[in-house]
Amino acid sequence: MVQLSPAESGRAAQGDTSVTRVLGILDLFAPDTPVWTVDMLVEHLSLGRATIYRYIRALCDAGFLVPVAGAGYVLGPRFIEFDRSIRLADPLLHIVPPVMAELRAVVNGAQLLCGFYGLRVLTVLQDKTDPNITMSMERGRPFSLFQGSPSRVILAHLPTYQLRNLALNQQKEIAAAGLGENWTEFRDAMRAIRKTGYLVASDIDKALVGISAPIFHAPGAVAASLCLVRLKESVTPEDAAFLGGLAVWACQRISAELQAFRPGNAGAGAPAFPISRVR
Amino acid sequence: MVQLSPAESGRAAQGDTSVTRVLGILDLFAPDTPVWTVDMLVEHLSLGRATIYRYIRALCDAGFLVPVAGAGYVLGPRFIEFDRSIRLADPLLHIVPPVMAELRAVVNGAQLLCGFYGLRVLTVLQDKTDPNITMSMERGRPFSLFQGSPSRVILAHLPTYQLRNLALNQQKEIAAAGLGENWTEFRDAMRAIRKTGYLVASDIDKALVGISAPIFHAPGAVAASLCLVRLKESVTPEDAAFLGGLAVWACQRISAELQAFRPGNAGAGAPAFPISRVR
DNA sequence: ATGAAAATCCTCATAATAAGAGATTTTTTT
DNA sequence: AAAAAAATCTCTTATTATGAGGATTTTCAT
Repeated sequence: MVQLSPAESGRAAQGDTSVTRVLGILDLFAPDTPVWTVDMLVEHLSLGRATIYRYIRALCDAGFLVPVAGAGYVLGPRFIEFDRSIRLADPLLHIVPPVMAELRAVVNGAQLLCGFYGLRVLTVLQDKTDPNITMSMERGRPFSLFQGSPSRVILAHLPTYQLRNLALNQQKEIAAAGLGENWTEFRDAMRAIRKTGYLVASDIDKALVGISAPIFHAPGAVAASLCLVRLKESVTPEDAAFLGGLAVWACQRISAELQAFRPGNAGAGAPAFPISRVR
Repeated sequence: MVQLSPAESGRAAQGDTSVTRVLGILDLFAPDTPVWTVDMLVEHLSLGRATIYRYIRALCDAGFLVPVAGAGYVLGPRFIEFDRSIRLADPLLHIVPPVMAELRAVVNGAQLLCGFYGLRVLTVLQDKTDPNITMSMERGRPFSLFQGSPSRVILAHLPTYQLRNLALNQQKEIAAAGLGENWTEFRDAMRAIRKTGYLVASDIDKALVGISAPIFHAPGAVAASLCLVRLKESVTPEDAAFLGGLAVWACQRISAELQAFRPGNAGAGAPAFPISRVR
């Protein structure tokens, strides 16, 4: 029997375990509401005061929250530490910066390295030259898997069975992004992108053009994408094709280095550098 | 009645709730063991397979873990996103970079901005000039509250009652760091630092000297510290004093800006920019 | 330093739910 | 397309999370 509701809503969300609730609390600490008091949480979550204190204590002990003056709590230092852990373990952050430096003058705009994580894509590294390009696309900025050239070029290079799953489960989002109304349309659209090797798009910031190519951890396994960004008005079709070729060339080099890369700490049977799976 | 064991062990650790266990799993994903499989977790934690899958699902749904090829899991993108949230909300990251740029030439070494979070201090921003200084002190690098000039200058400026608590609960660590064998010694040591206004130390990397001054969010409320770093061999006592004065001057400017700062998004009654409490 | 106000934690009975074993479904590889 | 591996589900039992209110600690102003 097929579960319809989770598929329809895009992601299962039946979570009602205490762990889910505790982790959910962290989501409340968004940039526009960075401080929460116990009273606010009690009211917002309709839970007993003691329970909230228990939750908060667990989060504080783990360093995910920090108490601040005036009975409030904010996001804690552990996130900063974990981000550093991830940075230290990520071979792309060793390999890509020199490549970006080489491309900088030719691109004359900006460059993004976008990582692929399950169903999400996010900026992992940024290199900006043109001060006219005001992007808040720095590390940590999330993208939908279906919007923007960095995401879509990754999407296009996912294994077939993952694309099939997406076509089934994310039908609405795919159609909304203009990637096809059904599986065959979607598959053909993705195939076309793969054939070109790079993707030119201008769907996130209309004033900009992004030209992206895929980075592979292993043959057939996308790990990330490199996106070259320019002001739209300064890009002719020939420029776009040229930058596309440039991106592909750079990404081939990056992929080769990535596949040669073996971390010194590699655990016995552990994958050298792991690729995200969808779902 | 006084709880002795938590005080002795430095921090309470009686956690045996499911939330604690789940959060504890994340600690396993350290830089040298970044990939964990379900089997490894089952064995390591002596828990049922179904339970591990339940835990992992909660963490994956929250974006704290990501499945990778080969039945493994790694730290997820949510940490990168949360770090960005914190960066975006942190006024210090707006205020300090230009100040560091001004100081750069004079310091001729490196500069650290260290934030204060509960019982921890960590690097939040780094500015390096001298290539001979090889520090891995970039954002996210944690410090003990008792080691290093950035930490200790913050420590010295904590409110008296917090110092008293520390003297009670962290007695061993304080003695080990040479900050005094008892409350009066500790208090006097801290007072001496406050009187100087800055702190010169060389206790983390013996080849370097750090000269730190405190940054206040409100009069009497430390929020962070600025640390000027130089190779030890190139620092005379006069240099140290000069850099100390420079640090204090810079921190006064930073503190003034910080106290004037009111985030545009400030929620109704929420503190403008929150200061960490100890504990 | 002292005391009042606020914030946090503890105790305990009850009801909710997390754990585990094994079958089942989904995903991935060949 | 089939086989292997991974992840999820089902169900019962025993664990443990919950909430109310009181005890305690922390904070802040005098």
